[in-house]
Amino acid sequence: MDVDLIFKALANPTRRQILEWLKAPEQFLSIDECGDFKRGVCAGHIERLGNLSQSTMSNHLSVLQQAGLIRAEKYGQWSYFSRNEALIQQYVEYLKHSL
Amino acid sequence: MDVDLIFKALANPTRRQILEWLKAPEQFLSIDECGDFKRGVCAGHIERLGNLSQSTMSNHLSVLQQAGLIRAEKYGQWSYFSRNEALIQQYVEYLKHSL
DNA sequence: TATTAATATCGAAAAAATACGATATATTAA
DNA sequence: TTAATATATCGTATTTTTTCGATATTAATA
Repeated sequence: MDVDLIFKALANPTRRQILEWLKAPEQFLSIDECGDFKRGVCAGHIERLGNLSQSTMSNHLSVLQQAGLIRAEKYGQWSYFSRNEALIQQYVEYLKHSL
Repeated sequence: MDVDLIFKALANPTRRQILEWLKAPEQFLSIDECGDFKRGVCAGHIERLGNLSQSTMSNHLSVLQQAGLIRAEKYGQWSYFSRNEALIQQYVEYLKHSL
């Protein structure tokens, strides 16, 4: 757990919003060509939810992934992203004791 | 509680270190001209603990204060800083439910 | 009153983060 | 094979953050 990477990843409101979207995709997205959300949410969906360019959103996803907060799985041409709940919990526990 | 300010304040390792120092000043500092740490720790002590300039450390203290994570009290020519445990706890609770 | 000391603020340089459009890559479809 | 789609990466411009030295401010001291 790279705490510094996590703090930095969370310092950006768009990235916190992405984590929020991934928490309950069905509240923000309809089940369509990406199928249900069992594998996670595909990049394009998240990219279209933000009001930023595709490349910028892709980069935010990358930062979250490098911090370990989300995981990516490739199926065909899609990248499915999902929250890494274990690490998120670990981080909250860490904060509870260290902050 | 301005969550965005808090996340940004915590994104810097020096500022997290300052919070750590304020948690148990007696581990890092000796009781001297600033008296015991009942009122908090005076700015100069914190400023000298970091390997940065006085003005930079003063700015870090200011950012932490604006986020509400620490409080400052002036006595004479000294500024005493202490953790705002209430807000820190509130923030951890917030994270526990929102992250 | 003049000097020293503690802290804050200013202005600017350097570094890092954010954002974009263009392009590359990889997969699927025609 | 060619075209279309999804995503990642590149180069770069802009903005924000970090940092510094110099200076201002305020309080205590000689």
